[in-house]
Amino acid sequence: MSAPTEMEGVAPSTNGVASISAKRKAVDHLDGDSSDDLPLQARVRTKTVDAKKKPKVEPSDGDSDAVNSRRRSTDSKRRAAAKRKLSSEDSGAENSSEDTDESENFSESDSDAPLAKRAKSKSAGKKRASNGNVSSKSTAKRKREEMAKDGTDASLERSNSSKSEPKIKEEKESKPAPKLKKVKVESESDDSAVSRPKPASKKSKPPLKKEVKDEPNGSVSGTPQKKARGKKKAEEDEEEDEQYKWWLQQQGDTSEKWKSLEHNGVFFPPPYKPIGVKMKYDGREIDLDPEAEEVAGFYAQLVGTEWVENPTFRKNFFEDWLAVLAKSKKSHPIKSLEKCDFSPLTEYYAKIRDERKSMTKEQKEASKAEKLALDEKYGWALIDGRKEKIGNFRIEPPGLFRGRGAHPKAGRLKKRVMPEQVVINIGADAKVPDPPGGHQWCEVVHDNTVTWLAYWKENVNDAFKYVFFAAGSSLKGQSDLKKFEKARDLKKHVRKIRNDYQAGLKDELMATRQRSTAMYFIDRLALRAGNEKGEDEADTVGCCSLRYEHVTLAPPNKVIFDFLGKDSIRYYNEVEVEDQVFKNLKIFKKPPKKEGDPLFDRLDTTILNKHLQNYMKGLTAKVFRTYNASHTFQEQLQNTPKDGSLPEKLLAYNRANREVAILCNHQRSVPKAHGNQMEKLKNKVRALKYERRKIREQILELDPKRKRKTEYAEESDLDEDWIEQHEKFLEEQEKERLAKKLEKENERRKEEGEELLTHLDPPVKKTPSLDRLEDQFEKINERIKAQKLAMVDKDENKTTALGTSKINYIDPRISVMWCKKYDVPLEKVFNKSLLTKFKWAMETPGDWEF
DNA sequence: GGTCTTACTTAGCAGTCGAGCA
DNA sequence: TGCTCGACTGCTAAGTAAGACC
Repeated sequence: MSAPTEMEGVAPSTNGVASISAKRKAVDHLDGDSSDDLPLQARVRTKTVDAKKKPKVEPSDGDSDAVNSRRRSTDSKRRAAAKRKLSSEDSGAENSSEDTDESENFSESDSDAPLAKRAKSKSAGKKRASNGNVSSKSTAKRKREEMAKDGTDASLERSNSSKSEPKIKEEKESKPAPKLKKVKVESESDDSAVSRPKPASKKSKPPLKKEVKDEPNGSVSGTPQKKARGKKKAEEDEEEDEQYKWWLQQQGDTSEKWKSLEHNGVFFPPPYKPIGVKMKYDGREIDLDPEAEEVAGFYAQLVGTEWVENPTFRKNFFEDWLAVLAKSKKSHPIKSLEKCDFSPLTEYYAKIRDERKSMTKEQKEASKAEKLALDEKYGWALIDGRKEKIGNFRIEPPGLFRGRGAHPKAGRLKKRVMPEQVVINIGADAKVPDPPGGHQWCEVVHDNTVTWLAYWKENVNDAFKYVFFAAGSSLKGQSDLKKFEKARDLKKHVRKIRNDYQAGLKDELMATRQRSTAMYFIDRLALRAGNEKGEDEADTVGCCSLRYEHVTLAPPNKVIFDFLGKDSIRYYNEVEVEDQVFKNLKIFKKPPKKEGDPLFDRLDTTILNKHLQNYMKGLTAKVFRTYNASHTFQEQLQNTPKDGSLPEKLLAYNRANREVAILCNHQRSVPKAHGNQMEKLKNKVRALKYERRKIREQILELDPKRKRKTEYAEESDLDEDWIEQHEKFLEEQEKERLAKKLEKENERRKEEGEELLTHLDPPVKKTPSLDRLEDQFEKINERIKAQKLAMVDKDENKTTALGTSKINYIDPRISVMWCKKYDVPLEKVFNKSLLTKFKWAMETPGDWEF
């Protein structure tokens, strides 16, 4: 921040951390303090560097892609080779090392061998799997996939034919008993009302189906009045549902997620309508068939963004587009992306966007009503007789895959999902939703051990996409409560775990030493577990998958972490660690290890989590993040000023939240307008100070003795130039005001036939009484203070995303407790969605502890 | 016991909405 | 009325981890 003077009146947070930026510069010690009860801050200070400084997407020079892909490929080969090599050289290297301190002599027990030595290479496993009939893919799933594939292809030909019989599959596989309970679906054309669930609760709800009428292509009809009534009804139902307090009920067997389930299926994006705009190739207009035109349109809409600067994106798009073009009936000359001119399409879509923006009020209302009607039809499900909100009922539309960071598949064509690829999960007694005309579902299952309502497989990463209930639903709420209770449970075990990993840092088994070191980082730096990743994913890591090059050692005991974590967000942190941790890292990095080799070659997330299960059922590396986030938050909230104003309390809350966000490395890009906005805020403060200066002058005129009092000291940061400029501005403003007043006055005079005025004199202001001036002085002081707090908050937040930790890691009961304790309305810290999501936490008493 | 699948949570960003202001 | 800006929402990518499968 360029204006420390503007901030000077603001008290630092009471833990002595003046500001995050200052804090980020600090490098703190991790060593010498193993107290369990200390807030994490006391032990960890991270120096988080703006991730954007290291581009998420690798430099767009022509070869970077190929280089990346080669690197990944060679990295992984190297890793495997290194693991093999290390396994053979291991003990020798360690024992012959110069660091012959007793803590470095490891036993060569079987459990202490590198993973590569214990496990036959992964590729061998893969080969085995792909070598014919021994694939480990579940038979049921494979069947579904085959069916989906058949269905999709067939559906294209069939799309106009009449509805065929639904595909019903009986689960004959050797899957363990009640996992998938499938029943025969009688007939899709059965138009009877949605079958009533056997209500688990006493309330009964109207069938979902009848609320909105179907129209072809999934569009919905209904008068605005009807829709409004529908909305009101939904609100009433919602209110009614709020009375269902699942958290007050005994939670028994949680493997059964529901008893009855009804819903209206999923909503498909409308089919592509050709736009008839021709792109150019080598200067000539090209006539594309609809499919090719649609894909060209996806790309055209991204022209001008960073995506099309990314060579991987361009390459992947072009390959997939050529494949689409190859199927086209129309011939085309397209051979090079460089010769393609998408600008006619880009302009067309820009026009469409503008048109959307400038819709009339009526058009906007119609569009809103349509959206509402869709929400009403597809956005709700009946679960055990209760109406609850569905999170995402829309099938993802086709487009170009926008993988984050240097994702090797960025730009690949995400194909249109057909009903034949979609598996529906619904109650056995419920009416199966109708698939769009001429289509059928891949499969209909009645699996009440899962919470998804539908899923499909996308073509780019072969990943499953699920339709789940919304965040505020009872199922998600129960899962949240369970998560936080598990984290609270960890409290009982954390001392032992810490003692154990502390002792394990010196263990003679290399595997134990690596596990202990990893635990040290997971616990203290809140690193993610770090699962293995495939070659066709972005090269990101977590704790267990850290590589040689991600950790730099700076003697005597500083460790510099620099790697790309989830979402390719850079994690940069300089920390001073205990001597033994430093020593261990030195050993883990010892030759023959080199760049590309795993730091922890005897550890993976499975081993780590298995170890954690010994302490507590269900304990995994992830739980530490939740535990430490919530624990840190609660500790930091102790810095709330008891007698502070509301803004001061909220600043303390946000600061605590920010500590957690920094701990978890939740970053965001600096908003484009941040600099401008800060400048505007600064000016506002200056203007207030100027006003205060004027009041002060009046006070001192009335009572010159006060000059000696500090609160009447001169404003030190209002320079003459600024004052001059500001006074000019005020003068102009006053002139304008008078001109307007004159105009108004003359209008009135004209109407009443009075003589018109040529000018108005500024009103003569009486000097207020001393009491009144003092009052004004006090008020303006408060405004300045509040404005400054807002500035500090804003600036400290520019690269830190507070939302993620608030939504996912911080036990909401801490916030509820804090609000009660400090008499702060909960609405000040939780928005509407959070109030809904965390309604289970609302009755937390003011003396509750995490 | 290793690999792979499945089900779920966690994550950042872009678009939308609405309040406040000129 | 139009503009700005922050808050919120929806979207979908990217993680974790249990357990199915061979």
